[in-house]
Amino acid sequence: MTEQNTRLYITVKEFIKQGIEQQRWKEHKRVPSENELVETCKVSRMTARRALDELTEEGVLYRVQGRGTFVAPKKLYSPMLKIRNIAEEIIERGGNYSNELILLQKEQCPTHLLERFELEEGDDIYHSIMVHKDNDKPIQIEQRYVNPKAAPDYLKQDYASITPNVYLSKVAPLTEAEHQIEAREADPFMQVTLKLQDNEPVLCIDRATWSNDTLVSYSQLYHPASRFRITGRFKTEHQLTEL
Amino acid sequence: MTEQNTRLYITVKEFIKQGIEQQRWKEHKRVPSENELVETCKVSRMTARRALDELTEEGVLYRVQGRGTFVAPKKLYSPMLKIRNIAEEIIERGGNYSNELILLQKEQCPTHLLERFELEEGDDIYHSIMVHKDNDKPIQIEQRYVNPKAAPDYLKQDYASITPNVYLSKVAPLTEAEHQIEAREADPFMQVTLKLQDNEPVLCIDRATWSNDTLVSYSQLYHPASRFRITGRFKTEHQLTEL
DNA sequence: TATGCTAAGTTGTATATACAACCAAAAACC
DNA sequence: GGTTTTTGGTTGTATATACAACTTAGCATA
Repeated sequence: MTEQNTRLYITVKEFIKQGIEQQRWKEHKRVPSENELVETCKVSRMTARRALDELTEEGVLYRVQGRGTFVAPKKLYSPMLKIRNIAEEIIERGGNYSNELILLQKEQCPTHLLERFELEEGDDIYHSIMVHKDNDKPIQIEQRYVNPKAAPDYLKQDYASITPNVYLSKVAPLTEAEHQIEAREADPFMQVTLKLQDNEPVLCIDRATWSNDTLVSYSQLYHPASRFRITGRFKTEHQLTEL
Repeated sequence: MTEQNTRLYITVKEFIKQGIEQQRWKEHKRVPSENELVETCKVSRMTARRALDELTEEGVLYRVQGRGTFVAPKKLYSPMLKIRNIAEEIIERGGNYSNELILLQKEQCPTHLLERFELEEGDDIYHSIMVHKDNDKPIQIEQRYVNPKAAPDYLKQDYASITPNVYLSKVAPLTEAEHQIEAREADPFMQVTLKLQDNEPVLCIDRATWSNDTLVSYSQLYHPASRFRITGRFKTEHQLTEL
């Protein structure tokens, strides 16, 4: 059979991923072999194989010739691009997520961003500022400029229920991200909003995200420096810049 | 024919990569199609396809259905891991690099690192502390623990002429790196060494590097927080951790 | 001239088959 | 009992074939 619309290898991938999700196959345990998948999923071996291969490439599985295919231990690092959502993160660790929308509007693109967004003087851009909280304690200020071409309905979303991150990754799946991380002096707004101690700096992440070579969003995330850490497996070139 | 020892798809990959290297196919130009490779390389289409697929996955090529397979533009972000060398960086921007070696010795591995390095209580490890300077102004404290198995001659190097980074990347090319970035309070040693202002925090990078699954080095890099920024294109999952 | 259609070429998905390489456990052997 | 061999199962490589989906350019038609 040749039915492209379904894309059988994706179906098989989903089948495996679900099984792992539901703990049917646990870490380091064997998942069905290629031949078993041929039987249960009614596909050819090459199709089953492709599914297992891609999941291996994605770090979900690992394979040992002569023995089988196994569930990889919890991905500490995933080769996929995934920017974690702060709401998810808070919920995952048992917190109580909420947010406060401070600004959400269309405005003229600031001059220093014109070039990055490939816009002309006077062009509009979306701008939002919100504060993310855990148990009503502010933990992140998020200022964000969004490309109207990439996310035309950005202003119409209900950000009480979803974060900008979630919406944006839906309409424009990220393919690239660029970050700058630095510690900065806090301005009075941050000091009040994040309830900083005297002289406590903020840990600032500048993040630009692309979707297929168009800049989707430029955001600045501020955290109380004394309370946060950024962790990651950076498989990339990075560089230290003197200010 | 079934000859595993040669692995035809690798031959085809090499063929394509060489052609790109030798500028036979330039950026955004078409490389041979699957069917053309079948002819010129005398392989089946699936084998040619696998070669092109893997090179696409590696970022060397990109494919457009219905049009062809093309040479990807010069990797702005390299899929390879490259950790920039601070000496190079300083020289590049016209500075005057020097360093001061504070400690270089063999010692018993600290208990909190035993597990990471897969060592037993009492096993030896190499330990170095140095200060990197630009125009005699200290800009980075580097504390480093090095796996003796991965870099047995670590203690014998002359670190006036090369940095640990350069030596290590020569003997054990990195394949992975994990980082933690945070702002910390400075201890008295850092305060004096980095000539910090009162209450100025340090921007700290914890970095672990692997070479083919063996942990080569665990290092901590400290910078004056008010003067430095970390930049990168992070194609990865990263995560914010509350302390 | 402008529009729509066709044909050729390309990548994408899927199947069926064959043998190589490797592993682990069972069987055969001494 | 301990060692070697066999056997079955698994992943890895390679081929041949078929059709789907898409792009482009050229041709036919209105």
